[in-house]
This record gives sequence, structure tokens and C-alpha cells, in this order.
Amino acid sequence: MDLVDRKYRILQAIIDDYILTALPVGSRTISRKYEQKLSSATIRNEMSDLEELGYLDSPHTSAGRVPSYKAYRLYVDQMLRPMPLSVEETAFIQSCFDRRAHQVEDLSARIAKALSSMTHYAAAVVTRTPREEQRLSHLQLVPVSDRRALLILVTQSGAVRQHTLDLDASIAPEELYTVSRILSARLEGCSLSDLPAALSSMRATTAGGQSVLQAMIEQQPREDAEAALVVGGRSNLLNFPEYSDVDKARALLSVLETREKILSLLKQDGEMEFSVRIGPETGLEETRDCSIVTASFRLSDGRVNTIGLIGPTRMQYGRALSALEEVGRSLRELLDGQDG
Amino acid sequence: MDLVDRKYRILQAIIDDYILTALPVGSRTISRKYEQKLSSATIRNEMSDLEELGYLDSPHTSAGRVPSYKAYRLYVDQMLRPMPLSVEETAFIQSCFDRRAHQVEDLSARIAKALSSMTHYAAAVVTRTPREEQRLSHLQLVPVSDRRALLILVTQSGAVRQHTLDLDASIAPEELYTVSRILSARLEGCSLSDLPAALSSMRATTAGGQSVLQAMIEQQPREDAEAALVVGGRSNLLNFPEYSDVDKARALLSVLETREKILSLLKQDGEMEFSVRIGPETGLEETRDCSIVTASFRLSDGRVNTIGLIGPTRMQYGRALSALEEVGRSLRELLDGQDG
DNA sequence: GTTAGCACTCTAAGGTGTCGAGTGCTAACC
DNA sequence: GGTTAGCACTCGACACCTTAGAGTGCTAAC
Repeated sequence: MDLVDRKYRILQAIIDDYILTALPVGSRTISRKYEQKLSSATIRNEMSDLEELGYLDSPHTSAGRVPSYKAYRLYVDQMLRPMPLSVEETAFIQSCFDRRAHQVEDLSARIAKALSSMTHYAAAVVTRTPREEQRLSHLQLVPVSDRRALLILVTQSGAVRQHTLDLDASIAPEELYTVSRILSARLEGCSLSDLPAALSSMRATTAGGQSVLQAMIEQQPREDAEAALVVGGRSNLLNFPEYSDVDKARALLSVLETREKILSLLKQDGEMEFSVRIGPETGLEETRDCSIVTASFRLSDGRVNTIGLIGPTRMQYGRALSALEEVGRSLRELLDGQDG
Repeated sequence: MDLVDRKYRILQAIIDDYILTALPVGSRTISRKYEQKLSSATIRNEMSDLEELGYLDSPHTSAGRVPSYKAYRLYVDQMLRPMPLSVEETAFIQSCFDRRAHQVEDLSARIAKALSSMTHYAAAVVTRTPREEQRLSHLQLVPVSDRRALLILVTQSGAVRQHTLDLDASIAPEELYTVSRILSARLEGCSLSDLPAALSSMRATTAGGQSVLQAMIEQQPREDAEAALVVGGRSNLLNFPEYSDVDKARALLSVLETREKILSLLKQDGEMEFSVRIGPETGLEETRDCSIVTASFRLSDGRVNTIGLIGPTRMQYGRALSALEEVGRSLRELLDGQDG
């Protein structure tokens, strides 16, 4: 249908323009900039229809119109045109994977910084490794006090996890080392998710040893606590006119300072690599006028990197997705190339 | 001198009032609220003097007056009255040291959160352990690829450090384990600062072993990279009228997202436990209208915790210092009580 | 179906007037 | 001589009005 096609084009033009300017879009603007064959009056009729269909909102009588959440959804699902990065932008992203910078700063922090400074949104990087993907290479118990020990787990991919154990019985340092050695030898190659089961089937000969076993089974840290989180570019968000209202800005920034909230925002539902969540879809009241574009990359060492860009619903979705894609590409290159 | 004393009192009243209200203070306000025996005209004369002496600025002719940086300095050095916390506040701080919360979130993060939510300033916590304070308990090399290894250092106090080593020569996993065991036995009890010297005096029998020694000597991470940093309550700052200007807010928040800048802000000069830096004294252009109150606590395990509160120069210095003191007290209690 | 024209609405921006808070100065007071 | 009352003056905040501009919806003509 030709008419439907035209409505689409007009809606797309409105969204494009609004994303660019943040100003309500009027019929005249569309007629001049996007659909020169049609008069503003015609556009007005179409816009009126689109408003009735729920794609547009008007802030008040004589302002232009603003895309609704439903419009953004349609835009992302059907109207998104690929937005390849420029050569400079690609190079900029790749430069943060340069191995020479490796020592100074964490890779995740560099990714967050690069993405946020390129897109002007806030960027968050979460690194999780599912326990079943982590095989134990070595284990070590370090005495802290007579009823506390530090448990250090080193996985075969080189990740280190540590947490303290509170013990029921006291245990001498020498004995702790012995237990440590035995456990290390017996559990090598065991995945962290199988650890409790493996431990349950073991019996210790001393009270101290038994209390270590017990503590290791019972005192596992929460999975969430194991996720590494880095956020960058929060202050970028203050550039957007939607946050020139200090209260709104504070509400959003406060979310972006709360670890649990950020983790919940970046939670991926299915197995999708990319996801775009718009406004209410973000799941938090405070972010109902934000959008979040996330990408999850499963790396060869089992690690899952979830990278999110957070900005106003009026987001340059195409650019954001392209930037994430490029980061994913570089990430895989770096990590799959490194251990051959 | 009585006159001088009166000038002091008036200046103090002005600063107190300005800290409370953020509004330029007029002579009438002082006469009514603080010095009821004196008329506003007298106060005006004194204020005029104080302005000439550089303690006050007037934003424009008919506004009240505002304390200058010099005034705050005097205020902090000589006029500060102790500001004990309320029972609730003390309890609130202590509650974040509760061991039950221990697993969910890092202690530093909890301190930062508690301090910032109590004072409404931004709080930063830096944890450093001087290398000379850290004695090696155990060392482990984990193969990553044939020319890369992960070095894990566990200190006697239970801290874990890790970084990757790039090796000149390739080395087989079995050999790496052997080297690892030998080094671990030989270096036990050695302080991390003595490590390079100790390593230099050693000789390996294989090329692989030698390259490990070499890499361990040469590829030490920077001290700054070893500092743990947590920041909380950034969004609090948006509540202050001095940051209702979005540009100012952005500039400050951007500083508070840059690790190196925060570390430089919290750098303590001498051996002082507490320090107050006002405006230009903070050392950064971006924070010339901020103040930073820091406290450094040296814990029994050698760790140094530096805790900073960042807010407008119009800061409640007394309260900030009391809060830091209380945190220090709780901190020492927790850590010195824990390993007896 | 498309368009021109028109009346209407609403915001943003600029201008004006008033109020209140504050200052500096002077002259009088104790 | 320090203190105070009084007065003229300044400046920002606020309310109010006006105007210009952009946008809409409706109607009638093409």
C-alpha cells in the first residue's frame, strides 16, 4: 500500500529529526526537509493519523509532535538503517584494545571509556563467568585468624576468585595448608558449579578439615557478587537537553551509581547477542525515559561480557549498535587470537 | 583585642550562615540572627573591613557577601567547633561495618555509601598497601599461552594481587609449575618491595625460568594501579545549588569519573591523619570551588585507607570530619578486633 | 486525495514596573 | 571615637504584558 508506505516514511522522518534535534517536530519541517513533494497540510493529516494510532504525542496544542515509545519500538524493529562507523571511529575503538595500554587500566574500563566518549552515552560493562564454565586449576587457603580463612580459587583460564570463610572449628595454619594441598589436588579440573557436590562427597579426618569443607559448601558468594562491573561516561548524560532538569538528572545518575540496579538493567533475557530496551522496557521506574542497548559476547574462555549503552529514548540506535558490534569484533579478535 | 574578636565573631557568623543557606549574607541577617546587640549599620562597617582584608567577596553591589577561600581557610583552622554526630548517625555508620553484610558488598563500597548518604557529599575510598608492608605468603604462576603467564601473589595478610607477564622465551606448563613452586618456597616472607632485589640475585637453569625471573623484575604494575578505589554518592552533589548550573555539574562529575584525578585529589601530603583542602588547594582546576576532607587510616595489616568527602567549599566541615573520625574508629575496631 | 487559507493556540523572548534586600555615606548621638 | 539612624542608590527576582513565530485543525476549493 502506497499510503501506508508514506505514513512509514513520515514517521521515520519525524523520529530521525527528533533524535537529531530533541525538538518537537512540526509538519512544515517534515515537508521542507524530508517530503518536499507534499505540502505541510498533507503531512498534518498524516501526523494526525499517526497520533491517533499511538505513534506520536503532542506536548501541547501548538508544539510539534514527539515520537512515543511505540514509535521508537517500530523504528528499532523495522526502520533501522545500518549506520557504519567512520574509519576514525573504528580506529578509535580498536585503539583501546592495544595491548600496550594493558597494564595501566583494566580492559573493561577502557571499553567503557571508549564507548562512552564516542557515543556520548553512559556505558557499562559487566563481566560474568558462569560457574560451570570455570574449571579449577588451583586452590589455596590462607589463614586470616584462627576461625577465618581466605579461600583463593584460580581457574584454568587464569581468573582468580577469593572470599573469606568463617569456620566452625579452629584450625592451625599448618593444617590449613595440608587441607589446601589435598583439596587442590583432588579438585583440579572440577568446574566451580560442581564444587559443592564434589566437596559433599569428601570426608575430612579432622574437625578443622571438616569445618573447611562445610564452609566451602555453605559459604559460596552470590553469583551477582562475582560479576565485575565498570561504568563510564555518566557525566555525558548531562549534555542531553532531557536532563537539563536537575531532578531528572539526579534520579538517573543515582541509578547509575547503584550496582544492583545497573546489573538488573543489563540483564539479558534470552540468548540474544544484541538487545534494545526502550523506556518502560528497561524495567526500572527511574529509567522510563531512557533506552538501553546491550550486547553480550561469549568469549572463548567462557566469560560473558555484557556491554550496555544508556541514553535518552531519543537515542542514535544505529550508531550505538554499530559501536557495540565493533567492540565485540575487537574483543573476540583480542581474546581468541591471544591463546591459540 | 575586643574589636578583632568581634570581627572574628562576625566573620564566623557569616560563614556559618552561608554554609547553611548558600545565599549571600547581608548585614541585617547577621544583626538579627547572630549579633543582636549591634545594628546592621555597624555590621556593615565591619563587613566592609572584612571585604578589604580579603575574607569576603560581594557578588555585586546590592547582594549580601560571600566568604572567600581565605575565609574558609581561617574558619577551618581556627573557628571550627566540634560537631559530634547524633546517636542515630553514629549507629548508622557503625551498622555498615556489620559483618553480616560482609559477603554482599565490599567494605569500601559500604563505607562510601554510608558516608555519602549521611553527609550528602560524594565519598571516595582508596585502599593502598605499601609494598614494603606486604609479605609474600605464596606465589603462583598460571599458564595463559606459551609466552604469557598469570602471576598471582598472595600476601600473608590475605591480599591477592595478579598481573600477566609477557615472557621472552616460551615455557611449558609443567616447567612453569616447577618454577612457581621453587619461587614460592624461596620468596616466602619476602616483602613485595624487596622482591625485585631478591629476584635479581637468583639464577634460573632454563631459558624459560630465566624469562620468568626477568619478566617479574621488569613488569611490575604501577603502584597506582594497585590502589583500589570506590566512589559513591556522586549524584548527591546535584542537590547543591552551586551545581544547578549543568555545565559546572558536568565538569565536576566528569572529574569524579576519572580514576587518576580522584587518586590525585585524595593524595595526602604528609603523615597527617586528617586534612582539609579548600578550593584551589585541591590542586585541580575543575575543583576550584570544591573542598575535600580526607582521612587516612593505617590499619594493623599495613593497609592504608584514605577516605575523602568531596563537596562545595561551603561544606559542613565539622560534620564531615566527625563522620570520618567515626568511620576510622569503626574501621580500626573491626580490623584490629578481627585478627587477635 | 491534495492543498491553500485562516482562525486559533501556545511558547519563547523581550520589555516594563515593582518589591525587597542590600550597600555606602553622612550626620547625629552617647 | 565608636555606634547608630536615616537616606539615596543599586541590583536581582518576580510578575506582568506584548509580540513574534511555529504549529495545529478545519474548511473549502482544486
